Amino acid sequence: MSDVQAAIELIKRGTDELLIEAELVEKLKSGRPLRIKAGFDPTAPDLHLGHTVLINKMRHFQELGHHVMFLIGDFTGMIGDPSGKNATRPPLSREQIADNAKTYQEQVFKILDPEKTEICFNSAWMEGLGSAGMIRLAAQQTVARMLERDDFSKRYANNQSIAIHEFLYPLCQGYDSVAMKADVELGGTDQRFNLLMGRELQKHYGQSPQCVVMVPLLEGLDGVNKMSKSLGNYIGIAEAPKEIFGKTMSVSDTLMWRYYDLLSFRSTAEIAALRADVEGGRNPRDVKVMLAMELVGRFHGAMAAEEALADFEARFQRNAIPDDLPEVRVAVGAEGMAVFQVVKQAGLTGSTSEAMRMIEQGAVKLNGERVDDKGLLLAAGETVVLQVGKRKFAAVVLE
RNA sequence: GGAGGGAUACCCAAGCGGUCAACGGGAUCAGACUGUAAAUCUGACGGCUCUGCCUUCGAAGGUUCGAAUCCUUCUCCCUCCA
Repeated sequence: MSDVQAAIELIKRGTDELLIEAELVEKLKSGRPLRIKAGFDPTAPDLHLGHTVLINKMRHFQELGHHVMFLIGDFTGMIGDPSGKNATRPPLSREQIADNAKTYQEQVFKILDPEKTEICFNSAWMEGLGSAGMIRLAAQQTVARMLERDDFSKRYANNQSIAIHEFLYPLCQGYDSVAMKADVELGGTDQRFNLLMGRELQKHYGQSPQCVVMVPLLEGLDGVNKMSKSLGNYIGIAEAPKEIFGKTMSVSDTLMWRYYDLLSFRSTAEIAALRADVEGGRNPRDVKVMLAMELVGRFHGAMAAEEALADFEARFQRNAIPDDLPEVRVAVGAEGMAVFQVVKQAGLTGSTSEAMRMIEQGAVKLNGERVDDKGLLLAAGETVVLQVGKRKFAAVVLE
């Protein structure tokens, strides 16, 4: 009994909404491993922490001993989830899909247990459905019902076009649940309609409807917008350890707690304790370091996390120059070359004007010494360490 | 098909003949501060060997001593009517 309670608690951690809790309790009580479904787009296998909120939730289910199915929507990918903008997407080739699936696995198995994860492709059953099957499927729902979906109704109200095939997307996603006999489907809050469609269709096909777990969209580094690649406010899970570490440290002290809730594998009790510590005067920095370590460790291993921490402390607490400087060669000619030119040539700034500005602002250091004279001539023959700001360095070979 | 409105730097957004490389906000970057790449404050934020010069305000032409601002044509977006 308390097992079920504990399970529900874990499942609800960080979850935005769980439909329907009572049903899920019943399913859990049966004691059998539940079939957990989560679908992913076959494109864009470049995952960031925002995506991992959902994957973490899948992991929770694995921890509870359930059967997790990672569905790659290679068939539905032809439609593209209707966002109003994109029309039909050209179908990806078999090779592209295989490639993307592989990339997915590499990234996802840093969180999920490969032994306990089943990878599925919905083309497996959707292609076999045939046009007759598709018509039967489409007959399960009405236009009125479809128009309940938020973006459809908006577009309809605004006299914007809705292509017929766009209606097929939710239907297909729902049918996936039927084909997979899903007990639970996971998705973002923006997937509500599609997730519920699975329930409807399962009832039509004589199955007990799946429960739906909706996870929130993670805020990006700015703390305001959702994390997304196009906004540039993301931490990619394939990024270098130093980057993941540094970006995590740049998260505001407030947002840090949100990240703890949604991204950390620490127990809720531990997190509550940390929160109490900080309220009691502990430096939030230290707690943030723990989070950064955990995240780097997850994607790159504990060693990399130690290194990233050491590097961070050296760089920002002791202002040390990192030891793995990229080496750049700059031809300065017989006369030598002014620093600002060298800075630009070394690729430390995007333009000469910017190099000038950086010097004016006291951001440029030559061998650790601040440069005040932007006309300072550097002669050929030696190698100098140039630094712009706190994060850009280069060992410049003058020749 | 008809009638209006709009397009300005990374984004939002002023400007409507000169004092505009273009107000303001956001983002970003830098500096200070700090037990953090938090918070806060200050500054920078088209390019250029830079007290000056060059190229920008949807595109192309034109008027003018002088245009982001006026005129013409074009492209694209939005709203309303049919």
